Amino acid sequence: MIAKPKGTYDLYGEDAKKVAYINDVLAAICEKYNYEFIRTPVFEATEVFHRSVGDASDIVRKETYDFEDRGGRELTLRPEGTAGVVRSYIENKMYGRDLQPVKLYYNEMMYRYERPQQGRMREFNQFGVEVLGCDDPFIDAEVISLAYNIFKLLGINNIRVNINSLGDRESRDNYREALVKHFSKDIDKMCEDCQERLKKNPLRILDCKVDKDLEIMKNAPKTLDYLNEESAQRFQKLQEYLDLMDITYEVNPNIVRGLDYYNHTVFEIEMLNEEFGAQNVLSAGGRYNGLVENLQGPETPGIGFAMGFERVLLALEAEGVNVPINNSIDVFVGYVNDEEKETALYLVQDLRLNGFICETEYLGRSLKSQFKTADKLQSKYVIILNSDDIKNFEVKVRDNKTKEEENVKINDLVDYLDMNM
RNA sequence: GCGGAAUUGGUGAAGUGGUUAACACGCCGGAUUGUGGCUCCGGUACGCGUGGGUUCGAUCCCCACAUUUCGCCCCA
Repeated sequence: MIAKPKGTYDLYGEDAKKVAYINDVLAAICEKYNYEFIRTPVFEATEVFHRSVGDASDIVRKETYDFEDRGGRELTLRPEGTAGVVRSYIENKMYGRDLQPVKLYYNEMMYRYERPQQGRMREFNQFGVEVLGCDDPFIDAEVISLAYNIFKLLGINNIRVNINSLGDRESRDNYREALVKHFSKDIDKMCEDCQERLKKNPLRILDCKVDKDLEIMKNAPKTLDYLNEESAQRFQKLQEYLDLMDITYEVNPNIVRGLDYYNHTVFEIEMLNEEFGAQNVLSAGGRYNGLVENLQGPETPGIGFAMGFERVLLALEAEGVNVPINNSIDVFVGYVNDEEKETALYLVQDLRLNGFICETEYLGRSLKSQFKTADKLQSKYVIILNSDDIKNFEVKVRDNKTKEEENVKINDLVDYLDMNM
């Protein structure tokens, strides 16, 4: 048997219906916020992603699907949404539009070569938004509210919004320096990973799971203490705006995003269920002033977030949310002989074109089985075809709830069903 | 990339080094010769993840690999 590649999954059945529902919710809320749908290619020039994340960490080295096409081009399957969207923003000169800022959302499959575990796949579905061309914390608050309200709308309530500010480049560099200084003195008492992190990505030491209870960790410098005047004011403003919208959040100085391009606002929405597993961040994002320039565009501020479907599905499960899924049909058309079968074919087409969800028998089974099937489909009506009725241009319509049967002229059928539905 | 656990039919699963691999659900058919949902009866595993090995003989023992899963790392 040929199996699916490691870390991929087939979406079908109940989950497929849930995903369709989530898509509807996302599209609806984005419409209200007036964000515009954008789709970019599944693969981009490798440079797009490598440039955007910088050379930090293991990401570029071992977690992207890089390949060369037959023309010798270096390409990469998109591991995230932001870089491709920003590339498109630049290439299509969206910075020149008369309507600013540019507010975009995407909903695509992403690819990362990682060790799979629950809530983490190699091919996965991310939804995200990017706002380009606005530097006001006002928009930061809007973006966070959008992320927050998605979960509210979906009925996922057991969540926490964590926010933090990394400040501008100056603040960030000062902080980073202070952090390295602070940890350097006792780095040999810390875990191997942290010793490595000190060199590669010192901010990440803060969310180490091994050393989190060490004294040196608790009295580590806080990002917020290193914000310069301007950065601190922005962060203050952001909190005021969130308060105005009644969004509950927590200032968590340990929220540091992994990548260099983040500055000022960063945030995560995490699932609070104890049994949720290690991959509990449902949604994460931040401000990335400077990224557009990195990708050779004009100096443009940006902010965005992304949300993983796989985890949202798990969250819906954990929260016991009953996703509204319509599993019932309107009409089942049953028949036995060939003449009736032809009528059935005509009839279901007619009913479907008139807006009824309609099923019929495909496997030539007994009438008894067809009734069973109609029940399983939770059909509101069952039409039983009968040669004699057909000669009179009639069909027998049974209300599958009351079990009452009535003969109805075929020409009147649509009206009859409309009236009783 | 590192460590632990798991892998039996469409599903949930029991089980043993040796003839026909429990049980339940589901599915199909019949009792009910065109009216079901209850009941009863019958049917339903290219054979126990893949490949090797040990053995007279392995689904059950050993090894490797794959996949899943729980963590670590990383997290755009």
